[in-house]
Amino acid sequence: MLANMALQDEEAVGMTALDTRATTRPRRRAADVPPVDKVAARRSELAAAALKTLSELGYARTSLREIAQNSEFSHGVLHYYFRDKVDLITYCVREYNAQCVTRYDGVVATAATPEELAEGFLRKLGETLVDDAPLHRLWYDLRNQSMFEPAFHDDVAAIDRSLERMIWRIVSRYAELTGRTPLTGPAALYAVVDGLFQQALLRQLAGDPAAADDLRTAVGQLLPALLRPT
Amino acid sequence: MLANMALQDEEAVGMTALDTRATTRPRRRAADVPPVDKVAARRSELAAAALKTLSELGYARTSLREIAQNSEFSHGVLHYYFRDKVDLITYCVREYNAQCVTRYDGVVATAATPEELAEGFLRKLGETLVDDAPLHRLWYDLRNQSMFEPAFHDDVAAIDRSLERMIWRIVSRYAELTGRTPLTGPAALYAVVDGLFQQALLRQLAGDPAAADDLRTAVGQLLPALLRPT
DNA sequence: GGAAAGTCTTGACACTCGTCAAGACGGGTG
DNA sequence: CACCCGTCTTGACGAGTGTCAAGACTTTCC
Repeated sequence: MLANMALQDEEAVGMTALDTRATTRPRRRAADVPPVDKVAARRSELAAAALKTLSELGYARTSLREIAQNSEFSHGVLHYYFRDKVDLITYCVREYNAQCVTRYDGVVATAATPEELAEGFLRKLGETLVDDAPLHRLWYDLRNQSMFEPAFHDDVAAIDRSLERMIWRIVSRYAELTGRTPLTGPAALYAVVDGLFQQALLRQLAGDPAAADDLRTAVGQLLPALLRPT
Repeated sequence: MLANMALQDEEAVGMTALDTRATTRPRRRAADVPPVDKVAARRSELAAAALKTLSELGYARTSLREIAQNSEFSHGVLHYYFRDKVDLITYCVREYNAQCVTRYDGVVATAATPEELAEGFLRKLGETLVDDAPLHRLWYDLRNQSMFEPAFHDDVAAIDRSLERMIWRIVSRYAELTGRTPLTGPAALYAVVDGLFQQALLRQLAGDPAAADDLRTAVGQLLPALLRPT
């Protein structure tokens, strides 16, 4: 069994809480495979299948059996690696976050002029709008679920804050490069950019081929307006 | 039966398509009750129960039986007045829209100075954030569903456009009163305000008592920045 | 080798879902 | 009165849901 490794209260299998399991050394003597455990790998694998299914069908229409069918396992295994549906989706949301928040870090680090930063940011913004559209609509779906389902709230709020910081890093660096300061705080700035992105996503998924271009134009136009006039 | 009144193709009951039924005169000779029909009233009544249920539970967790339980009828009657679940929810979305788009019209019409307009707009914005929070989260939920379910797309897009026009009326009038012009088009303006409102809604529903105040502050701060500098 | 532990499948459970058909009820009209 | 028609309830159907237990298969350990 997996359950008796670390948790005594949890009645079920290896849980999310023991993501920090790397501390308890596995008793395998040598290290033919990385000791980070196959469990984490399986869980990641199943979470990937879940993310794929969720981003295609949306939260309301996604069932555990459908997720399992998008993996190479049967539906029972999901309850071996996750306590229940909420636990699985929470895990998915965390994985989504990890792949998201570093998207613009390269641009922020390398840009030497405000124009270069803006151009790099807009390019990546438009790219992810068309390339990762299903994933983004899933994020908005799950964030909305958190307004109804308190079980999701904490994880969703944490991710939203990390996205807020991501936007803040971009805009405050942009302001720095222009020698000015942002007009508002991180929350409002994020809300503005997120609103523009969400509207562009709606149009993108409706088949509007100009969605990405218009998003770039709008954000590019608004970016200077979000700085305090000198 | 209700079906044979106007539609021959529709296999079921009195449908949404015959909202314009007032043209075909009912064969009741006199007019003891308004000829606008009890049917439309019932449908409105059921839609109200559906809106209440949806705004409490969200799309994913709302069933027809639960809706019926929030009305004074049994679950079967829903299929007497609506073809199916999609038809019912579509009808609900339209009713929501009707009550929404006129919210700021009074302020826009009466305000004589930009400060008066801004102050009236921000007041009503904050009011509806706290008073109609469940309804607003439902709107965002359904708009997200339209990214997965094509059946919802057309109605949702139409409402989003009407909200866009609503915001445009406010901001363009605000610009007019200040003798300036909006920095961007209606779509981007709406996206910005909507993003701020959505973020405030998340905080409001999470119990943050400062959500409305912060929303008013942020929008009030951004409103002048969204006009072209003279 | 055999025993134990870990992993995965299968099949069932107790529900809930949307939909629909059969019929009950009630108020007008012949 | 009986009849009809619009309205509404009841109960069922098949399909799909999350969850879990029993066991089969695989790997690891002594």
